[in-house]
Amino acid sequence: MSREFRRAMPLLPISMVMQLTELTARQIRYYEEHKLIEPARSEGNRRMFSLDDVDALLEIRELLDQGINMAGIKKVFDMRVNSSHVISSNKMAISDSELRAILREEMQQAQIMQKASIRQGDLSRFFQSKGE
Amino acid sequence: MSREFRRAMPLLPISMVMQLTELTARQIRYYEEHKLIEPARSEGNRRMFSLDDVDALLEIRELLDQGINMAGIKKVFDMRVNSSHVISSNKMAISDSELRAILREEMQQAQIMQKASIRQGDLSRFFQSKGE
DNA sequence: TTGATATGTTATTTTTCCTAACATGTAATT
DNA sequence: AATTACATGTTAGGAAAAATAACATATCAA
Repeated sequence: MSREFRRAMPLLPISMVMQLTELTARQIRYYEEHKLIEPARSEGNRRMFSLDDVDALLEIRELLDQGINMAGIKKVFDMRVNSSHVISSNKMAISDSELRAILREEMQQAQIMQKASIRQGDLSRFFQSKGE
Repeated sequence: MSREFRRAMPLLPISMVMQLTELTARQIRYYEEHKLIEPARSEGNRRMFSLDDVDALLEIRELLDQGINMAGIKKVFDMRVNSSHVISSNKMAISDSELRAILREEMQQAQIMQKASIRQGDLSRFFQSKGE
């Protein structure tokens, strides 16, 4: 399990994200509304943000500063997401086993993240021991 | 502006700490009452925990498991604190903008999380640990 | 048995966060 | 100049989370 996963763990309430990013709650929710971020939700429906989310928000701020609008920022983000895996697999630059490893990890993460913000549970499921 | 700062940043609400440590709110407050941890407070008086706090809580759990009581654990912690000298900077107030600068800088490094074992009660798996 | 310790439970109040609706400043368009 | 779209502010009302405090209880040692 990778550090990307850990950065994706939803830990922070909106109040903290507001302080860290200097954005208002209104802004943060608005960006979510436009699918620029998708923070997890607690059982009680509260947004829980990951460090990745904070990262994205800081970048949104920058891009807005540069005069780019919601749609533009979304495009930028989408391009980035697509460029990491699609390009390399298109070119068959990675082996089958590598590809399967990526998929397996992604599925694992998705599964775990579903529960991470929501339930009390076995923390050891979230992490692996040293041999990473 | 170092890792010590990051790990001492109060970011997490008690609900998240409960999940991460598998402790009840009652337990966490009890340990605070006995000065084993001193989480920060929000403007509205809510406890905000740092990764250092979570670390400490995981260790408290272990020590309790070993039959050590509050006083004993306090002693263990105090001894540790006394043996490292730069601790007082934990209480140093830093401004929001400084905090943001730190965060931004770290985000760009994209290496916040690092490997470690959970069994040691060490949350350095989330962040770069001191020894790196 | 008594007493201390750690934790559970419950009641009450305060704080935080949610959604939704309406308002506003600014820049672009007509 | 008027209109429109966009990003954000503001407010209201309600729900969830968390605070304190008090009382309850299981376990263990004396």
